[in-house]
Amino acid sequence: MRSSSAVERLAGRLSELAGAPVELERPQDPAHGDYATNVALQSAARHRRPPRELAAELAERAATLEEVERAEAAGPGFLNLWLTTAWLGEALAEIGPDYGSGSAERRERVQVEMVSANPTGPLHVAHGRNGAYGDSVARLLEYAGDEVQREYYYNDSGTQMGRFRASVDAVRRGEEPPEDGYRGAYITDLAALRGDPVPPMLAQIEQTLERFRVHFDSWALQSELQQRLDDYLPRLDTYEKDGAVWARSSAYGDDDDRVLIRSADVGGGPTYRAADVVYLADKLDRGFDRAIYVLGADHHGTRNWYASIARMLGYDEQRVEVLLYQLVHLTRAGAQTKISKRRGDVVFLDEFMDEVGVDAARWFLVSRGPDQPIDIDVDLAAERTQKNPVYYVQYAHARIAGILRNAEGHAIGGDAPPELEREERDLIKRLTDFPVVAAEAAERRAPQGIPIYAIRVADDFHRFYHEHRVVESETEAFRLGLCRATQHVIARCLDLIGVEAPERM
RNA sequence: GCGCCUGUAGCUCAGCGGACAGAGCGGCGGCCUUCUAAGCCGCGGGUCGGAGGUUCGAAUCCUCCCAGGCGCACCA
Repeated sequence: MRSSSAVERLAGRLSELAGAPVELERPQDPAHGDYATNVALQSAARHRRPPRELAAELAERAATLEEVERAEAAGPGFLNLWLTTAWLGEALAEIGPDYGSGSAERRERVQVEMVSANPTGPLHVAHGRNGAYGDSVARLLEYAGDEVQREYYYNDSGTQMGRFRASVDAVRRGEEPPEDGYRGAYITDLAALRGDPVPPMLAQIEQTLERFRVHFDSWALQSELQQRLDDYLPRLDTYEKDGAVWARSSAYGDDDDRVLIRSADVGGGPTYRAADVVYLADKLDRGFDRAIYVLGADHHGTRNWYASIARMLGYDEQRVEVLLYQLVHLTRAGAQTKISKRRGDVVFLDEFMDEVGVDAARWFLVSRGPDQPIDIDVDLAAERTQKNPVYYVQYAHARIAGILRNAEGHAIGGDAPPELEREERDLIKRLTDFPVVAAEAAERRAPQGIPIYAIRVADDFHRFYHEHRVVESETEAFRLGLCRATQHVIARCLDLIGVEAPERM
């Protein structure tokens, strides 16, 4: 059972009056009220009446609600509302640490598979984007009420892995890595160890991810999944051609048919696509309602592939969701640096964190929409550390922590005074937006909405702080409550994107 | 050639059906004997790539065109 926020309850009451679902929005222009709705515009056609007339009627009825101070029809047919300070006080009072959680319509068991880089080298910044994005989506879903498992999928037996091992072996023999192999300082480091270089490489990757605050619950291995292909072949639509076994995926929505088992003349054996089939079925059979894949845009071609095998295997394709994010382009001192693990000159995620810090790294990689490519001039990113908005938001949190320290032992959370200051009203209204912001970010898989909103909150708080004293003011208890509520919301925003909320700066 | 994504202020990007299009950075000018100046206030800046269409209403939806990125393996 989910609890509704004050804004939702208000919208519900207005919906009854209007006889249609009311969505409240926050107008940009303060002259348009605290909240506004366009129901009259929406339903005018259905009622075959002028929207302004409907809005005027609704305004009259809305004015009778006790929480509404004033209601008026405006513009082409908007309904503008001003709320009482008592209502704002109540809305503020319900803001706790978990404000806005549990918004999911129906709670699901969700698996988010992300990063999934094969252990041929250290993670680079593009993997960081995958992790920052995927993990933030996972956090948003958890906050909304879903049960989320984070999984990492990798291969330790494919062609690339062979080249990786051969490169390490070559260095161990004192030779150069093969032409198509991997090189760099990390290869030399691995060559100094004994045995298979894959486990230590994987351990290093996990360590990097933990530092990046992305924690995995489970790890899936391609070679294990491949072995179970025979169990699934009967459920698939396949045929033989040129000595290979093909999936008839084009009949299920993919652009082409795909090879599942190679022909003998190229060595035979299952392809990675064979593992895809087993893995997808395995995920859904493990009891997840939904399997989310987080992939770089260079893998967009696999979207139709996954959908087609879901269909072929008889699963509801809605349960499979592929999230794509555009690539990260790195520049150094203005010149484009091509990301390639096989060269030694790339910027690794660890280096990136060294240069800009974990908080700024996560903030930066998640604050652009996934469809937007990210350009990072690494030198500039390091320089700009002080200017990064993440510090602006963290500073607001630390400032509040300071105020609350100064007010230790004082009463927190008194009733709202009869007249609120403009900055107080603005801040409270901003805070009451949070449940909608968090819910939309989760539904749209769009975590970038969180940092943007957090900047707005910090904005409103800094302005309030600048204009009004908290400690030893006439409304101290109320203002302390306002500060604490703001701190809760900022801390939650930062947590949802994996950034720390410092007590001091 | 086909597919996916992008084109919004000098730069980096929000906004993705509503009332005059926003922020950060950069530029200029103010504000600290009071809870952290990593802060606040003010000034400038845009034919929302182009053309049609749908709608009471479009940066937002549809079509076409132009420009850029990324894909189109018996590699993962």
